[in-house]
Parts: sequence; structure tokens; C-alpha cells
Amino acid sequence: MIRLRAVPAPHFNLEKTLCSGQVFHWTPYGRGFVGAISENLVYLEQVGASIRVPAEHAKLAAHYLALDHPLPAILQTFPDDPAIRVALEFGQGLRIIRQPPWECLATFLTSPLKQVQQIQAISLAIRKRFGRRLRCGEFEAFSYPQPQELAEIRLEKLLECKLGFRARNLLATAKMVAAGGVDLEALRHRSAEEARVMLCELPGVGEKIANCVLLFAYERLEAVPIDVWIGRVLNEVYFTGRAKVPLRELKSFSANYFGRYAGYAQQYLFHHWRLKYRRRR
DNA sequence: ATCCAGGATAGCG
DNA sequence: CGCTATCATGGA
Repeated sequence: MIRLRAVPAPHFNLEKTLCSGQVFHWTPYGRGFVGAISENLVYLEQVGASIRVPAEHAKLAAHYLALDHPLPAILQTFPDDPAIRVALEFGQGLRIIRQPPWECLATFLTSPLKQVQQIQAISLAIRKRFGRRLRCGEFEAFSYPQPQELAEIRLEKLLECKLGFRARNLLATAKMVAAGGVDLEALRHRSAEEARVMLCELPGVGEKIANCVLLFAYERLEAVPIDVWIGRVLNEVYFTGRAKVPLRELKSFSANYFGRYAGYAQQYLFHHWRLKYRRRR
């Protein structure tokens, strides 16, 4: 039986934070979610303006969920326009969390040309099949396999998790990281630009995935991953009527227009557009 | 059935 | 350079 402790969480929405396409393994359970933070089994539920979390992991969870981000101050730096206003209203309490770099990188390596729902299925399959089983009372979750562990897996076994052509990249990157080719912890102390270049040396990592990892794991809140949805928002809202805006123009616009926390603004736009316009096209 | 999905990359002109 | 075809799989 886990003893839950209430932790103050103002300006926070657990469901929006865990289900907005930045992290993919949290599973609805009871009134909350079960998952893992690194190798720790964690259950989370929201009650009003606080979250309930296993007492021994309260500090870990608060850091993971970025409850210390000054969210109102961050939101105030966004430009004031109709698209941002409606996205902020829609995504109230959404925070960009601090994921462990390896599992964030590995998960986004399985993301190209996949829907959020499928990325989630792949992530859970890899955890269940190759990760460590974490159990406490009624709660159960699986940790993400470490680079060394993943590097040992045969390609055919990995393919059973329905990765398709992404499996080769995940395996190759796991081997490089396991061999010390890129020190993911050391990237914390590099500039965003340097870290991006180093991440892009990994097989299967281009600028978009590198930006996802910078934003969702390394707290580089200015990094803007431009995927199909953000491309749509930018085209339809900020470049209305213009056909085929070059990607480099979208990038420079995002870096200049959305401000110091452009990555945060991007996530609100992403979440709003994906959910609101998914079914109508 | 046809098109699309939190893209990256080799190969082309 | 920039542009294009292609990659594996399941959802809409």
C-alpha cells in the first residue's frame, strides 16, 4: 500500500500535462495515472490545486512535473494574439515537464510518421517487453530499458513492438549512447546549439526530434519542434493565404515571434490544434 | 480504398 | 544547395 502525500500544485493540470504529446507512457488508473520516473514507480492524481503522490517520491515528482516553473510569468511572455489566447484557455495548467533524457530521446526516435496514440502503444510495448517491472501493491508500471539493455536486443525482437523502420535507428542510437559516443548527461552543460548538433549526430535524430529532446528533457524552453501540426498552425494562422511557406521561414518566425519561451508557446498551440481539429479535415 | 501520422535521409539535379 | 521518394504500420 502506497502512502500518498498532497503536494501543492497551483496553475497545474495533470491530465493536460501527461496527455499533450510530450510524454507517452502514463496510463490512466483509478483517479489518476500510473507510470515511472526513471526507475521509480509513481502514481499521480490531481485533487483541486494539489497533486497526490507517493510520499517517498513527492520531491522527485514535483521536479519531474516542473511544478517550480513560474507558469503565469512564462505565459505572460507570449505574444497576445487570437490563436495564443484560445490555446492558453484550452490548455490551462499544461506544463512542460523534465523527462530523463534517454527515455525522451528513445521515445521520440519512434515518433516519425506515427500518431500520438501509436507512439504511446510503442512506448508501452517496449517498456513492458524490455524494461524493468515495477510493482507496489496494486500499482504496476515498467521502466524504459537503459541504452546498454536496449543495445543488446535483436532487431527482430524490437520489431515485434511495431516500430517498423524506426527500429533500426533506435537500436543504432542505443548502441552509440551505450558506447559513450554521446554523453547525454554532459549535454545538460552545453549550449542549446551545441547540444542540438550533438543530438543530430545520432542515427534517426534530425532537427525536429533534437528540439523535442531539448524542450522536453533538457528544459531548453525556447526550442521549437516544428511538426505537421505546428506547420499547420503557422501556415493557417500566421501565414494566412500564402502557399508553401519554406520550413526555414517557419523556424525563424517561431524563434522571433513567440519570445523567450517559444517552446512552451508551441506546446499550447500543438495541444489545442491537435485535439480540436483532429476529427475535422 | 485512400490518405495521414509530433520525420529523417539518401539520392537527385 | 533544395527538392523528392521512401521507409512500416495502424488510425481516420
